[in-house]
Amino acid sequence: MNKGRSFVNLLLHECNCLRSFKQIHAQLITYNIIFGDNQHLLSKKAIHFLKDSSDIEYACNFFSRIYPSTNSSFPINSLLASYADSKTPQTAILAYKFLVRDGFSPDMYTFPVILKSCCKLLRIRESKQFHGVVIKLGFLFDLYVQNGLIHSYSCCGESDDARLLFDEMTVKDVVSWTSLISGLVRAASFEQALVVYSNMDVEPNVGTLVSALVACGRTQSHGMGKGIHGSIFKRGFDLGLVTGNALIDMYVKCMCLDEAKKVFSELPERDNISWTCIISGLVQCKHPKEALDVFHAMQLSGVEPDKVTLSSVLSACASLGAMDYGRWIHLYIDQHKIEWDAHIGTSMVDMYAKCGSIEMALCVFRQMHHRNIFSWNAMLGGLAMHGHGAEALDHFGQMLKFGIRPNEVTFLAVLTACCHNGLVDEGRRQFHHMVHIYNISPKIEHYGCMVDLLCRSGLLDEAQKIIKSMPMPPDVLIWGALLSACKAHGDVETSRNILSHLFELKSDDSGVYVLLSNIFAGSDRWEDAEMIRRLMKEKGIKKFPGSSVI
DNA sequence: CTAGGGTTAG
Repeated sequence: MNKGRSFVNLLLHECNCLRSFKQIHAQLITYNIIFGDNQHLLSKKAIHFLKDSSDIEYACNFFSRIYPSTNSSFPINSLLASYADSKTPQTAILAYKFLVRDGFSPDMYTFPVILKSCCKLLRIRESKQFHGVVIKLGFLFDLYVQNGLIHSYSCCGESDDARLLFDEMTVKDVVSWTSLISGLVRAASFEQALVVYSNMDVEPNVGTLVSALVACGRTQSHGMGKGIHGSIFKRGFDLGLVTGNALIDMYVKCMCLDEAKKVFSELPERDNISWTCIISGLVQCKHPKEALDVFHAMQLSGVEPDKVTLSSVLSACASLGAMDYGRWIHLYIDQHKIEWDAHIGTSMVDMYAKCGSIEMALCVFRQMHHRNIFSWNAMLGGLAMHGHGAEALDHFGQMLKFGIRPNEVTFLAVLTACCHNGLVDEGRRQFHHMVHIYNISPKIEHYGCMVDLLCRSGLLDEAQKIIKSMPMPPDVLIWGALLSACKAHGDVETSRNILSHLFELKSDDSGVYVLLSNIFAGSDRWEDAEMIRRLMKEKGIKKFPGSSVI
């Protein structure tokens, strides 16, 4: 017996691949060697070779076999934890179901890892099911289980259920608070996350503060973000990469580039995320030229850009119309074997389209393996922008065939395509579809497209009808479109009406006046010009900006 | 043995 045991142990120690593991396992079964004696090492090896989830049935069979003799949940919980941490967390849930079917009794250690998988996958249905199982088996009292449930509910957007559980807890620790806050952040309920953060009655830790910083960034809560920055120092937390990057991103999203740069310069070390935050911040703040400069500095520093960095750089190229630079990034991605995902493909399509090469945009788009709604929107927008109305509508049809549900951005591109090509009937039809089939309430840009489309076709009455139906006050672009159409049709009375509407606009945007001046430019409409001058005086606007709207 | 943290696209 002892001899057999040490021999098996020796074998297991030598075992270095799944194949040899399976051979040993088969021998143990064949010679009826009792698993119990080799239990620990055997299950450790099993997890090591089976955690990549390619052979889930074998893994479940293996563990179901050894489970009755050990009567311990430990090996199975460890396996499930490896699955939950893997790239395919759904295997944890699948394995759980196999194992329970074959006799496994889950315990209080099982549910936190299973709930982690639900969180990662945003599986609200399963979260609720496991909540039920937890209650039935009597594990709801456990703090780890409660925290897991709170996190999965809040991640999945069920903040009411998360709150309910949270409020009923008699003992809350910092993980309970952080689970709720980070879950709300993940579900994009940033305001709620900040409210919870403000109500904390235990000391936050770095994890809490990082989640709160994300919420500050997304709500542009600069003051609160600054406060958290202060408390990181007050509490003596190190400015590590994660906290540093979270701070940089918070400042960037609050449009405080100088403060972001200051944190960046104070970081003891910088990774590609630190650099990417600064670069994407510069792009967001409309400083694309500087973004390219920083990208250059990043390369000199020796930090490798990843697909997120390159995506932001492409976006900078798009705003600059820098196609040569964009092409160079394209080459870089291929040479460095950077993975083409929907994200980077979309940025590439957008870059080529905005730089004027609709052919390259189409070429990249056709080669993309993963396309999502953003990819289609970029392609449709590019086609519409370049006046390829028919092709845009054709792509829209393809998109629907692929079963992708259009959103408001899609319809903006579709309506723009109709507008640029004078497709009145099609435009009306699509507008109707948007509202009545896809339940999208039109934004002011959609109304603007429709008004523009109708005006360009001389359908002034219908355009005015649309304007009257708008739930929001029309903006200067809409009045401007109608005004130009009236001018073209010599409809003086309506023009006067529109001008009086423009008086009422509370816009401080001097673009309004540039637009008006463009409309009246070249015509002898001194009265109107006088009116505009009065309008400007009333609003305290001194002069036209030096740039054209075109 | 179990729970919570950062970046990107229209």
